[in-house]
Amino acid sequence: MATLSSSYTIGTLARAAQVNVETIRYYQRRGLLPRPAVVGGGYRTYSETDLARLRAIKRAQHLGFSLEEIETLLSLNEETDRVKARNLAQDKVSLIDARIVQLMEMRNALAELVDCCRHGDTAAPCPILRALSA
Amino acid sequence: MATLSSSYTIGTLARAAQVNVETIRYYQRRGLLPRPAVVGGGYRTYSETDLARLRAIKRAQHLGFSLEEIETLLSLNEETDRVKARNLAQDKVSLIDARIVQLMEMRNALAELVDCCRHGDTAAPCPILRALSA
DNA sequence: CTAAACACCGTACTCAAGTACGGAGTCAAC
DNA sequence: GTTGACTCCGTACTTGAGTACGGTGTTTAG
Repeated sequence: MATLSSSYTIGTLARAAQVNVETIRYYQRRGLLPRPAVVGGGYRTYSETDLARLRAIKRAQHLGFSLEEIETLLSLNEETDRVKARNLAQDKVSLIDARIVQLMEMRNALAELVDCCRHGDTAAPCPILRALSA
Repeated sequence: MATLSSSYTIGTLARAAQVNVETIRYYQRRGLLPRPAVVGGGYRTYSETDLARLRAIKRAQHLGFSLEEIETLLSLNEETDRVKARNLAQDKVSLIDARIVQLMEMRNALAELVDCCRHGDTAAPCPILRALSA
């Protein structure tokens, strides 16, 4: 019943999507997830559609998209907006590439200092600290 | 006179270090940069030492350290704290490595979708959007 | 029938590294 | 001798993605 029930409270939806209840409310405030109509005593009822959307958000996050970008992505039409989606994705790839290059530069500079510290003159002052202040 | 003067106001120091005045004040509030004594009419006077420290902070930032870590690093002794400095640097290298791996996973997944979108059946629904919602 | 668990909502707080604002005092140039 | 640029300081705002809190109403299990 957990994964195939068609109706959720916010709590069961949160557990099903592996997300915090507050996160769902936050997405609603952002307009990323609809606030379903209240039924009966003032509780909102969620559907499989809401669960699917939460999962799509998580997948997009794992691909590196921000919530704002995800809002755009999820508003696109699968049939007619292929180019838009592809452009968004391609831009993101470029951005990630740039970030990777930057991180690799950091990493290499730092690793060299560590090496230098490990194999250099043990009596000399720390090469890492010297590199910072020189 | 710009780079070799030994006395600065906060504004000239900021220009010399290529940093915003507010950033200097922020570092002072954080305790990362000392607040020099006021002289004369209530203005603080900065020295080459302050400029050197600002530059060290920027270098450390470029290597990926946070201000909190930089505070620790800059409190270390070049002679006696080699091992501590090296451990901090090595930990940072590992962290950067992990982040790079994560970004490469994103990048590859995303690039594959883009490729799929570019060379796949142009009549079919967008593979990127389908990947999100499926 | 009542106590625990849950839901509702608005508001405020978190982290990091700043940036911006506002009011008051000071210094230099014309 | 005043205008404009600069400094002082505390406080508040920014971004992104949530998390936490507080008060009130509801549902469910025993």
